[in-house]
Amino acid sequence: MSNQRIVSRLKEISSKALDEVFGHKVDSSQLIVNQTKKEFDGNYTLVLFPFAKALRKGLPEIGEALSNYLTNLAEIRSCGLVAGFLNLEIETSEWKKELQLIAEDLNYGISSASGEKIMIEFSSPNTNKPLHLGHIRNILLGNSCARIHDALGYEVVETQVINDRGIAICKSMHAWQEFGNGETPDSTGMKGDHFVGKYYVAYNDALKEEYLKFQSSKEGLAFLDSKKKSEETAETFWSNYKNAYFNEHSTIGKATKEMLLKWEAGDSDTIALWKKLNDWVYSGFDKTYERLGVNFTKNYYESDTYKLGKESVEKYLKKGLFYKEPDGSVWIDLEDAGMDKKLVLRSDGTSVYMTQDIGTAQKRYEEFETTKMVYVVGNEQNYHFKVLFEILKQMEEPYADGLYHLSYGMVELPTGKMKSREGTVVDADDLMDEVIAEAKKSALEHGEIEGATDEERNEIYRKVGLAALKFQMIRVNPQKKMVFDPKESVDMQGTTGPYVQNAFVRIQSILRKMGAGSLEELHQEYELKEEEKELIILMSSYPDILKEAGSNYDPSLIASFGYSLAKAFHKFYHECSVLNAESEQAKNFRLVLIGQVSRLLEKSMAILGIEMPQRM
RNA sequence: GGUCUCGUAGCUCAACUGGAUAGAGCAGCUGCCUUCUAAGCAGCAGGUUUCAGGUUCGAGUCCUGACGGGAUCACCA
Repeated sequence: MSNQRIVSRLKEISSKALDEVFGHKVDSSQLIVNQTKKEFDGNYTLVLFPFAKALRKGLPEIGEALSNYLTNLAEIRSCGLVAGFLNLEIETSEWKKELQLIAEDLNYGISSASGEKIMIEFSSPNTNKPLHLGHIRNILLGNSCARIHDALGYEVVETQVINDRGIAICKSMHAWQEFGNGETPDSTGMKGDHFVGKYYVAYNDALKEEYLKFQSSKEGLAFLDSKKKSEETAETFWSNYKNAYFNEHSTIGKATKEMLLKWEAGDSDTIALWKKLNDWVYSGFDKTYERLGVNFTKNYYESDTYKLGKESVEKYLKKGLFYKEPDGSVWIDLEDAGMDKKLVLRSDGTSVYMTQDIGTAQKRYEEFETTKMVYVVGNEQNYHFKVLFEILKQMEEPYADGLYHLSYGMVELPTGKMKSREGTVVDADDLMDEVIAEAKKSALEHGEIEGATDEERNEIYRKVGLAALKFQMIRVNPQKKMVFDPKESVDMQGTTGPYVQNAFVRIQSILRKMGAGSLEELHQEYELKEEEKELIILMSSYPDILKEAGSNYDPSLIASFGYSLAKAFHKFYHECSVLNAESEQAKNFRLVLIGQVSRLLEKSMAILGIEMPQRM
């Protein structure tokens, strides 16, 4: 965590000091300045070890000479040398100046528009079932990255590819047709995506039943005898044979595949049925997205994009980038780039996933001219994207250098992975209901919201509950797999969203009573407390943190910032009274200070899609 | 098996990209509400950073190897 202005100033003067005292020229960017550890005096620390060798002098000698030089500067109050660390204490007036700069900058942390465009793809659900916990991580990461890049001056295009075609949705369609008796989301009062998901489950139950029946039938037993390897048990054979059964024996499977063929042929009844179910699903997704607070600039539908890319492959086949096998399939050899050979067109000339992704990337660039494209997709597809990006690079696409796979780890439960077969999938809507209900319970225990209307109360429960959920999801480094404990997600204490909100709410309570502080009177005589300096140090690191979060595509850094700032505030709150401050100067300073703290808490959490209540 | 990835307190996560005695939260124990919201603060306890080597002033972080988890290696999406 570093402070842009003060740290770069410290590096600059240290570099100058080294030059003037020792005639040693070092670029200021080479210097290491860290925040001083709590157990030592000082605010920032210059690391001296690298100079011992370069100057062929002892660390004490270097330290003392630099101390003498630096202490004479207006910004530095004192220097302390511990081993190879030179601890610098910054002059009070500098802290006030820093606070003033933050307060006066209406766009603090925000970069002006660069004209650069970035596209972020996230969520990208299948339409056969509702969204679950895994989607929530994806969506929150994608949305946060979009907000981060907004703040960094990019024009952001948010998009999702909706997987609306294929065998999966046909399963739901078939099941609804067979067992639905014409019922609808309206007639059952169900949310559309859950309604369609119900039929997907029903389909799989029916298939399973059929499979079990086959296994015990004469035909099935004879089949088992003829195919089973001697070392296999019947159980493992059937479990491995599942997919092949679906493709080769199942009557329900056959009907479903026929449905898919009809869909591909454009059969009007099938298309109508398909549209009906998908529309139900979209109305359900819309509600979930709205509740999560996310929007998309543009949706791509796989039914429109699944044929893209073929022409490109054929074009680059002629150019020799791809090659054709005798059976007619088309491949690319990436062995020089450390990867395998990869199929891009089947022998029957149809395209595969990779082909479609190539085409979709090109189409997006044609439509939006985004030079950066981020794909928020789970890490199980790391290799796929490595290959995709390499192909696009070899095709010399203009955006090839701006491709990024924001690969995130799977979400697991304390009991292990979520498995739909075992019914352990955590549904997105249910989870939101749960955290909001828990926020309500918690508010009834500790909340101070007397006098609020029912509507206001519900808004508070919603904000607090969703804050708990969102913070819990985002605070973990995206790259890592995470364990999500539903019990912890409804926790409102410690490293949580509500903890951060509580800091904000406490500030609002003070500001309601006392009004804002005066910037003009900020520079009156007043010696800052450590807790106050700490808040300013943290706030001054915000622009750098935003940039780092952007360049690393890592929103967890923002969550971490918000928590640190809230924690520092809670400590300040305990140590320093605003209402009963020891002097008018102290009171005014604190009012200005907490005004900025509250502003940054709100802004940083807004980037994560977390809203702040006025009371809780 | 090949490739990639991860391994930090009982649990969930940090560690400013190589800097000081590895930090938080939860769970456990102890204090603090007549005072700006106790969804808070302070404290106790909890660690050979999986293991073994190496690189250097300095390694949780970089390199090599082992062990252990996960992912991926389809003319599936």
